[in-house]
Amino acid sequence: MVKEDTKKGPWTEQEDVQLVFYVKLFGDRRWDFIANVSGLKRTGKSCRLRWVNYLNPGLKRGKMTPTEEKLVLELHKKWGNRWSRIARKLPGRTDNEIKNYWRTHMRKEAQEKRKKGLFSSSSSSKSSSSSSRSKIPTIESIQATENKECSFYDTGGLDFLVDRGKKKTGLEIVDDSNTMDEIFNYLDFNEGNCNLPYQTMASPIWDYCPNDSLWAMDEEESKMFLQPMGDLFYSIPFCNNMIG
DNA sequence: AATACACTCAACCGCGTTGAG
DNA sequence: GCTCAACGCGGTTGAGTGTAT
Repeated sequence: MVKEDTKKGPWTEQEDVQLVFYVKLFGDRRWDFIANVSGLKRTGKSCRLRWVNYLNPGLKRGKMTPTEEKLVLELHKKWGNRWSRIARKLPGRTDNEIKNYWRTHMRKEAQEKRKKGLFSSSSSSKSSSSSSRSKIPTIESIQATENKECSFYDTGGLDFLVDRGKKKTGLEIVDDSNTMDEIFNYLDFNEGNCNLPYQTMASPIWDYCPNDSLWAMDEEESKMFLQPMGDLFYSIPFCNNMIG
């Protein structure tokens, strides 16, 4: 089912607030459903991505620590481009973040190697043993030299038995210079239960929601409930404050 | 100060997998 | 077992920002 007038592009603060609200309400699994009932003109896919990569309170922000960098390198050697899997070993980091980091890392490395290649007269006889005709090493060739079996875009790794479907666990909040949006200041995510995986977040907005009963609702019921909920959202003083 | 270039990161797309009917 | 919708993952793009010239 294709939603007409689906919105794309950067998310607004208001959309973020709205999404957080509905994720708290229905959990972080039924994305198409959330996309529908929230009134956001976004696809479920888009909602999920926004949550996973940005809004999830379990996310760490800021630069990778040296330890994390080392871990990424080690795990990539082991598993290849299985970013989500690598991300599971780095609490608070997303696959997207790691992927981006890796690209940057590889680019830097490629540049450095290129420099070395250009300035060393022997021009890396080892790597030239491959079939690469170009004198300038490509990212792929560099990676291949380092890790003989996998190119840069090779998924590598032998273990494809990824524990799909399992909930991510072990997310722990490390309070390192988080630059979470104002939203999270409002939502006060650090109150107690941030050590939970995919936290059920304690936030003021939550106070307006009935608790467990909602989780048991089926789709029809929730629609009925949410019909007024859309308006309710904006009638809640707290939400209005957040929206500004 | 202005411009070009490099870098970062949020977001989109396509495709494979999963699970419900 | 088949179909189809939803989900999740990896690859790619492009806007915004920082840095060098």
